[in-house]
Amino acid sequence: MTTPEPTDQQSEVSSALFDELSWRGLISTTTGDTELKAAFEAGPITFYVGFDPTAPSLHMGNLVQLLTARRIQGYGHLPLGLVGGSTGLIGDPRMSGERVLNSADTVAEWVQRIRVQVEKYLDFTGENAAQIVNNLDWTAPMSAIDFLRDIGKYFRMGRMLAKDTVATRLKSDEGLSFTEFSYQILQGMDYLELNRRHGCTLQTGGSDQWGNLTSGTELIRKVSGAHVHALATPLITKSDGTKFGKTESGTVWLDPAMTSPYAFYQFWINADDRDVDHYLKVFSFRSRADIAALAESTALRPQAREAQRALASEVTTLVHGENATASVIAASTALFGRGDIAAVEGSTLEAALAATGFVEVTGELPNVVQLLQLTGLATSNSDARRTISEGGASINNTRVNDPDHVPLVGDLLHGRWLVLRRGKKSVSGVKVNS
RNA sequence: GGCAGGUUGCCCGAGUGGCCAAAGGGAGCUGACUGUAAAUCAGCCGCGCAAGCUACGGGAGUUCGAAUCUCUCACCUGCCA
Repeated sequence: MTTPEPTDQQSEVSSALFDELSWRGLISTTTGDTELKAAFEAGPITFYVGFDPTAPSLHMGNLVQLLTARRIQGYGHLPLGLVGGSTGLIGDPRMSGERVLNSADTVAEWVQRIRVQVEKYLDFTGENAAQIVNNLDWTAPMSAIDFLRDIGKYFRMGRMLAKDTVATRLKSDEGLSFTEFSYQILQGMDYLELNRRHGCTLQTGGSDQWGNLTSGTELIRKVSGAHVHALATPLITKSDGTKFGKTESGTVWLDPAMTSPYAFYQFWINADDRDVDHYLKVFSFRSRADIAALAESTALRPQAREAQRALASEVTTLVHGENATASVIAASTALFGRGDIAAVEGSTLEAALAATGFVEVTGELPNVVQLLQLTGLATSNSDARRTISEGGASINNTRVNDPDHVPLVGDLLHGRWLVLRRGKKSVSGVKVNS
């Protein structure tokens, strides 16, 4: 007895959506490309993507998922945005070690904040309007006995222990708590529940979630015999080998209170030439032709950095809106333009420094060392002096070599501003009130 | 419960009485070169203007002097029960 080969017709199924996701580099693994293509083409399907409240805001990795969901919705499919009110209380096991549990209140607050963020990226109008669901709704009412009898019985220890993260953690010094070990069951249960309630037949997520994605497809198959799908997107990588979505100051968040739109824009504008084409595919909605043209520009005129500008502008607009983007671009031009900083208009300068952050000073002007500390550009006196001796400090784009230097009233731009800089990229303002 | 080993700066990791603010690597910072890119090269990389101060899991000792020796507490790992 042989496994039936897919018929010619099946293997020839083509799907514009699948092709686009594939071209954008958004497909790492699926439960079956042919089956997924067929599902995409057979008519609108309901799919889900989940976000656990493990922080007060979503980040770049989550943005990939949100935009992927948006793309799929763009082809007529119906997205369910899941916020993990219950899974966030447990925490999925990470390679790096056991998580510290957050309080129920904290998680509840984060659920709210993340829900609002998720809502921004999906379309809640029309035939295939998105919906938001919270897994706490079906997990909280369930008793431990029901959980163990109705769900737990379908999970085999061998399979559970074989999951990559679980296996790694078991071998680690730290081990793995039963709490985190159980996570995969919870996520599997979510898929089952959404399949029952909403007819959901696809779950998307990052490739690091693959084990959790398949735990759902397997559970559904065992319970109902239905074949549902899972799609994992690859981890976004950087050419220099460092982690994507981080800067020196930490994670880049979507919440403007946690990562300012200015810092967000700067994150993208600084993208490596080697990565920018990939980022455009993943994070922008530009056409193939547009992206090809930008790639050509990077190849021919790298110093113009057109691709980086297009990328930064589009993604910042997507996340923070047009107004914020316009002011952030103006600020960047003012601070990084080749022109004389003194020639920058007062209102533009003020907006630019509002974007980078500034401190207010009243009375006598402090010296450079103190200013560097006040603005947070230096962490200590020693650090500030070191920076100055290395030639890294400047006021109004003029290098300062004397740590005791005190700016004169005449140095103030528009009568009240100083532009303090450490190195090339760290800028902060000083507003002097007389 | 017993025995053995371990806990060093942001991370990894050397150091077993003074030459240790602590090798080396990574990360990070600054400069040069540039395009707010990458690569490369150079310098820096606890606090303090400095004298000096604080630091090698916590505490208590020995010593002129301790990251290094002793005791004790905590935690981690391995073997035995």
